[in-house]
Amino acid sequence: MGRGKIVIRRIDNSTSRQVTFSKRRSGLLKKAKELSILCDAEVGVAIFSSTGKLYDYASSSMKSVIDRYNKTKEEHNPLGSSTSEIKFWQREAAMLRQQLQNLQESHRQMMGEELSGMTVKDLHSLENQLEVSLHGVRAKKEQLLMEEIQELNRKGNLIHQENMELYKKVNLIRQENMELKKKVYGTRNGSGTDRNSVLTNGISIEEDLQVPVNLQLSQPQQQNYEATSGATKLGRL
Amino acid sequence: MGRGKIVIRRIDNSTSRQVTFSKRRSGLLKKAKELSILCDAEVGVAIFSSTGKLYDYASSSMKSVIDRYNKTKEEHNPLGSSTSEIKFWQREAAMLRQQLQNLQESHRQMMGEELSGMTVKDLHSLENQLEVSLHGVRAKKEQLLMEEIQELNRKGNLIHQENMELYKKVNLIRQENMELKKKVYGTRNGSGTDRNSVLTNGISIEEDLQVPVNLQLSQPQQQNYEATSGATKLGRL
DNA sequence: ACCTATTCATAAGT
DNA sequence: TACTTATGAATAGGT
Repeated sequence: MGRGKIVIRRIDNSTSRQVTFSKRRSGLLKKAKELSILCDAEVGVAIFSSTGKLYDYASSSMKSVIDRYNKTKEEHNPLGSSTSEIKFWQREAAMLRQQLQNLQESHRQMMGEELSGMTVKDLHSLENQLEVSLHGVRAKKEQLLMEEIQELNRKGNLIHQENMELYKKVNLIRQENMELKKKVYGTRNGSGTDRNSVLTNGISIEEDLQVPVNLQLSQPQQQNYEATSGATKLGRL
Repeated sequence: MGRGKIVIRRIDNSTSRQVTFSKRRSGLLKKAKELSILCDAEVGVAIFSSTGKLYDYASSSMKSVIDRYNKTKEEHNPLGSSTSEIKFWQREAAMLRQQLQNLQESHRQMMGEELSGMTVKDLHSLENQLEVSLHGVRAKKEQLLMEEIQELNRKGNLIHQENMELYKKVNLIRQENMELKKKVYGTRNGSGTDRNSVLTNGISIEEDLQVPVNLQLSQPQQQNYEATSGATKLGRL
């Protein structure tokens, strides 16, 4: 009941899992409340999110529901509570241990270990699974690399633009400089110090300014992980 | 969501209250189950009908849900059952659950799911691992297939040899038969019955004995999983 | 239990 | 997180 049909299966994407959790949680609690009111039933609901947060609803009170639940259940087996508690946790641990072992076995198989005892058919489906996984992983990796490349290209473009600006400024200053020189030397006004170096903060920009700005930017296609080196510096600036 | 809108208020009519209870109860339990699966949450629901009957659902177990609820709600546990033994098993279970979660995560990654959040480096080593696994699995599968083929060939050879023996025997009998015929018909000794059919247990082996034994045996290479059919039978024997 | 018209819940997108 | 909207689900009322 949404924009599309969904399969009831753990939602992989963490964000949408969270969103769905929030929506369905409130839906469930609402329905629980409606049921209790419409049908005069005592209802209790407890939900723990995957992060451990508790959400609950009880038509009367949770304590009442739990007590009634225990009373109803233990009418059938009169177990000493402390003993049953220990037994519960022991069973819990055993079950978890079993799950762990099962998972470990299949994990080892996916790691290509412990393949003896498997039939050709098992091996074949495992092979298929591995191929699917491999494709998925490669796709994801490529996607990440692409993103990285695009980011670098973006930065490269910024630097290129900056360089162009600087180049323009340098040219302007150089021209200004030429004008001044003409005035100074053209009128033979020898004031002693070299005015040029003062104007340019002690750095001569006369040389190397013909170096062209040739920052090359690659399309997001292949291995230009670094902006083409060496083009970033502009003459001596 | 029905033929008409209804107000959320106790349904007076006992029958329709019961019907609605039945419908909405199963709806609620279904939704609870879906929530737990979709969002990886621990969910517990307990419903007491107005007649006192209990209906419940828990993604893990009701006991687990109730315990967790109590633990979360009231850190001041009024239970005298905080025995060290219980705590030991609780810790044990918690540890196992943690291990299980860790393993589940890496297992999901190996299945090509839940790849978001992984770095390129992680993805790369995962890719390598999958490739190694794939090779291992393929090698194992091929090995099994080879063994199967060899076994089939062994059996084929046995059958072939058996056939050869039978062929020789048949030829001997045939020769013996010829000799007898010569004696019988050559001396015109008409003893009434056909001696031939008696000697061969009522079956004539005169016909079709020229059919060559041509069981073909393949080297352990390809698809001769069955001994070449039709050559196994030798005439009518 | 089954059948629909109808309302509701919600998946996906913003 | 909250809102919107198209769509699938739940279900009220009836048989």
